Amino acid sequence: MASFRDIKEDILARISAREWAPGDLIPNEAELAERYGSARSTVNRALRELAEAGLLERRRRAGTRVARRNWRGAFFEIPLVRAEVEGSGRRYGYHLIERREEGAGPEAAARLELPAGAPVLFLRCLHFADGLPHQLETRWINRSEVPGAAAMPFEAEGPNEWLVREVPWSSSEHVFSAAMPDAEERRLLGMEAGEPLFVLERRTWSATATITWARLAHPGARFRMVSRTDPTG
Amino acid sequence: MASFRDIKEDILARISAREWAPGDLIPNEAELAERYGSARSTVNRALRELAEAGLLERRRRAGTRVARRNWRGAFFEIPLVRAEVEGSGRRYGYHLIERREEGAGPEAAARLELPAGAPVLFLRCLHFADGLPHQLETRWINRSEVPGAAAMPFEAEGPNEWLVREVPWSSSEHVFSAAMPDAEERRLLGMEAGEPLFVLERRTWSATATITWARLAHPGARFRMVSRTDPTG
DNA sequence: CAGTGGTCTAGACCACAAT
DNA sequence: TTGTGGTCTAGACCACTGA
Repeated sequence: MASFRDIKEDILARISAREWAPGDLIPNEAELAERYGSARSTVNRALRELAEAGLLERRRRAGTRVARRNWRGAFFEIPLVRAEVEGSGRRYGYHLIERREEGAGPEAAARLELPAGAPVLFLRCLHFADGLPHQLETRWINRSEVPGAAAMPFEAEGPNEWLVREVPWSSSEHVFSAAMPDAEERRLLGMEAGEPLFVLERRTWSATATITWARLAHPGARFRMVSRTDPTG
Repeated sequence: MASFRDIKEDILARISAREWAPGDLIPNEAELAERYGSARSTVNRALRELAEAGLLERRRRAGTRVARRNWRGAFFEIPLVRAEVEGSGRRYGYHLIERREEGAGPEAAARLELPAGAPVLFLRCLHFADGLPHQLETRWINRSEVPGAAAMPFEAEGPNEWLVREVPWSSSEHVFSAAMPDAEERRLLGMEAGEPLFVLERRTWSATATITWARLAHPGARFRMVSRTDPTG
């Protein structure tokens, strides 16, 4: 007899292992109940909670699918620049500044919690809103954990979008802060003298290792991050 | 027969109406099931979801109480400066700078979504960590919605702590941004020239009206806001 | 129309913690 | 010890929606 926690864990494991990939239909409740030797209501609770956490999408008659975007909550959608920009009715643009496959230097090693010299991918890119610089992204990706990244040029599409779509993650950390830009950041983002940066640093882990670290810097005069909550909903 | 949604709604209404106040014990599941004419498992689901949303606190044998702090999620604990400062092992300090009961001017009216001239309470205070200025709080409170605030001096305790403890709210909005301090802010917060502010604006609503608007400004060189998430938990 | 998830029930057993 | 919540079950009916 499996508890709803066991069932959640097992389903998560299958999603992590890509046995069930994003977009895939998974077995229906009755089928799973039989497999796990549990009542359908127990399976229902497990699936319902995973769906609330954003990992599954459920529709009557259509069945249950692994979600294509596996984050949750208004807060964590923000890092998807394209959606944020287009959602506010502006035109999105993207430009790759730099791409290097290298061994981790001291900073990358610390950020990714890897030994120095471990294979990483360094990326720097700009995101635009209506042609104006909107976000400067600086990122390291753990190549051991995300082998597919080596084949990606990231010239037409940003790494964030690709990672969100292709790489399942299990936990994340966000650090928000304000800072002053250095000369290069000011130039790249087209900022006035004396204008501050709004900085979001995001780190993402799989079940076993750090996947990526990113620093997303916005011109303070042009950027506000909004979050609404209704805890009673 | 009441559905689990009906039961949630009814319990929320009683909490809003202060029929069940923060800290109060509410009837047990069996009793509620009888009142609502539902099965205990239906009541259980309603109470469980309210507890997950942070509105109730449940313990075996001890029963179910209305939570004293009714927000949820790591993000929204941050505005409680005292907890943040003391949680990091530093000494917390508080100082009231200004307190005015007045009619809403244009800014207060806009922030609180009230007609100009409506009764409001304006507050400005400083929060310290280990003796250093840590947060400058600027706040308006809707006196019609929070009549108890008129009797509070807010000289020993900040309005945030008092509000969180005394006033139930049903939804909130947070806006994060980076900005440069004006001369007075720089002086009050003891900031270096050229140092940016990390700004959090928080608005809170009851079921019927805006309760309060606050601007919480931190010296950027000393402040980072961290949030960790495990959507699979 | 029929297959899927959404919810409810009545009952059961168990885990925990206050007493 | 005992009252409370936590979970599970087997079965039922219903609401949606895709074929």
